[in-house]
Amino acid sequence: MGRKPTGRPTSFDIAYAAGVSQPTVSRALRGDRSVSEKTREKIQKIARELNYTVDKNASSLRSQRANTIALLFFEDPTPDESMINPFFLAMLGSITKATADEGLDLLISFQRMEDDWHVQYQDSHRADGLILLGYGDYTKYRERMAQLAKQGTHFARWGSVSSDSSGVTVGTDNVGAGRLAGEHLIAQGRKRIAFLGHADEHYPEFNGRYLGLSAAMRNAGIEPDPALQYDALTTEEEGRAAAQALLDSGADFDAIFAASDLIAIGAMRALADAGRSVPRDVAVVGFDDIPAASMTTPPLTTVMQDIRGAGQILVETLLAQIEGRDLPPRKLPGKLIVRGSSSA
Amino acid sequence: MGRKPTGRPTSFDIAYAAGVSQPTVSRALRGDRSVSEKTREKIQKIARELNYTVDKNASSLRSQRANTIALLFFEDPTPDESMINPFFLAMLGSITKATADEGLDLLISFQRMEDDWHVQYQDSHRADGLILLGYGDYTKYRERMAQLAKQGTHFARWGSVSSDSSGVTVGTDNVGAGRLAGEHLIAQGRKRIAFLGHADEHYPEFNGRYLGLSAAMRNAGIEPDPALQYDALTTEEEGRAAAQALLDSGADFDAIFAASDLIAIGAMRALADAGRSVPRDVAVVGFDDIPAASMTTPPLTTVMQDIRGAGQILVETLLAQIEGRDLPPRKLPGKLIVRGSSSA
DNA sequence: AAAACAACAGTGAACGTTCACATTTTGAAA
DNA sequence: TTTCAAAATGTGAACGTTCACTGTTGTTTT
Repeated sequence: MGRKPTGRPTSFDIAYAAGVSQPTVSRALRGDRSVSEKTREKIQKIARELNYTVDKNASSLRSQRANTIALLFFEDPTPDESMINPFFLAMLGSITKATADEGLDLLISFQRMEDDWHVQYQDSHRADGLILLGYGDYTKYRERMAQLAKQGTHFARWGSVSSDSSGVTVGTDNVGAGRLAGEHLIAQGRKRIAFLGHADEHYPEFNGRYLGLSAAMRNAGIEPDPALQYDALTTEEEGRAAAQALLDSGADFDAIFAASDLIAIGAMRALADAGRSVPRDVAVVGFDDIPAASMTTPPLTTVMQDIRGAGQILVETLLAQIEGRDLPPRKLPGKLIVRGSSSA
Repeated sequence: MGRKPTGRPTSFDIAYAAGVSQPTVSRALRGDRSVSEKTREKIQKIARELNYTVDKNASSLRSQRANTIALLFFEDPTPDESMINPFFLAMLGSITKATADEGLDLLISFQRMEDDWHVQYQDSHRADGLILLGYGDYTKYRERMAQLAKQGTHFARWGSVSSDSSGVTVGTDNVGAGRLAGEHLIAQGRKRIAFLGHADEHYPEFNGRYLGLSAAMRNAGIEPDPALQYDALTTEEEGRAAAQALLDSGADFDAIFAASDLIAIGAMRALADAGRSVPRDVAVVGFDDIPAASMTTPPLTTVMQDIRGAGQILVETLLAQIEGRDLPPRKLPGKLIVRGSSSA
């Protein structure tokens, strides 16, 4: 009698059909232990028959838990909306999987640094927490991070793991990974190794990779030459320009370690244009292992980041934080993938 | 006096501070015309000061409108979660932009065909509508589509635009695009053009491209040779295998039109391994213009789909449908991008 | 000056859950 | 039986909006 004849069924309809009270339906479907096995089964059966689904909005409103995470990409230099950093796209896949495994929904959004992103999501209860992905000038982020943390926003960030940043960060062990690349090149007999990518503290990830390379070189008794380092952001174009500058300088070099695969691919192009053979004249190692890395000629040797692990740990970390138990920052090891660009 | 001293502010807090009733706050912030300019400004100012944001869950619950769209990827053969079809990833970027422009949130999810995806999103009021992206065997989708449409779910699909499918579909004009590729190859003097990719009606997009190629050939007085068509799904591996099979058959051919760039890239690899020069011995044209297409050696000639337009039109179409006014299916033109793989 | 009408703001309820608490039922111990 | 705690269910309210009305102004019309 109390049932509405039209529209989606609500928990009241299920309750009526099952002959129980409405909150019991809610309890049963949530798996609350205080509902007897028998009635739970009856309720579940009826719910299935009537095609009932819990209304997400009502549920979130009452419980103050959206069971949703927002993934915010932001790149400082965004030339084209559709040209997203391929590495982050791979991360997207892994984060999606991780959230799905936890029964969470995933909202995604691309942001410019200037936007009031924090307001849009957590403040409006759209999401319980944020995952931040972004390259770019780190100093710009820091203030925002601190602000977010103070405001009580839950977030986890992918990037350089250092103690000075607020909030929890998950990232690759860039120094260790850089060392891997350096050791590999040295093992190939290379001694004059150039580094393409920003190496200052504004870009701590790249900086870490540079430090790792330098450490490996010193360890082998080679003093890194600062003249062989050229700035580049992670685009093919900048990689090409940096390599061109390196070539134009007339400096002597027999290897390039690029801070990212896109830079490496651009550099290989410049090398080819200049008639330098890869890997005979110049060995090239990249970073990220994006899909295109295996498709270049020769295929690019690179350091693979643990993307699958990254997504999982980011979600884990964020979830822990939401539930009030903070996990420590985590560093993931890189893995060297040797292909044709660095060895014969 | 009625204010809670703690927690996020609600519209009641704003109302109290502004000396108006709570619904007036709601109206003012929504831009309802029946609020005077003066009070609207006062309310907006106070809201800004108190850092107030409308609670998305309460809003959606009451208005029965989530202002959210769910983007569902699903690929039939999903070898690895992180290996998403690059073309769809590009689409993701454009759809994200389009939804953001409309003030909508975007939920994303990867699905297997078997899942009850429709239930998860629209039924639970998480999203107002769905956008479906997926290659794979079309026949499997059809039943689901029909079911969705009957059930009143709003959705727009990217794919082959044909009259027999239920729901609104947006897609590239595959026949026209295939003709472009064919005409280009013929203009290069090629006569024995192979097609790599499924060409039957289970894969209507690929089929359209094949039909376009055939039409262009016949138009030039060349009869297409069915022996030069080899099945392949859109992966590098299948492309390689198909090209290998073609080579092994001993058939005479001087060009390949691949149904996707991934297939083309795999085919180029097989050609290189077999010592055939591209483009001298065999001209290759792909489809999609994924980022890797410009990074191969030689760079791949391909047909670019209008990704930016696609995202916008998908969102537009879906939105129209949600608002009750159905838009017709749309076909977008492809654009030939000539690179080194097809001309000297 | 009365009537009519906008323009604006207020009132009460409703959206469909989950929560805290009260109440009933159950089964075993006394 | 009676007693009592544990298990199971019911009750009423609350989450923070938006909706449909009702009421109050101030402005125009005749």
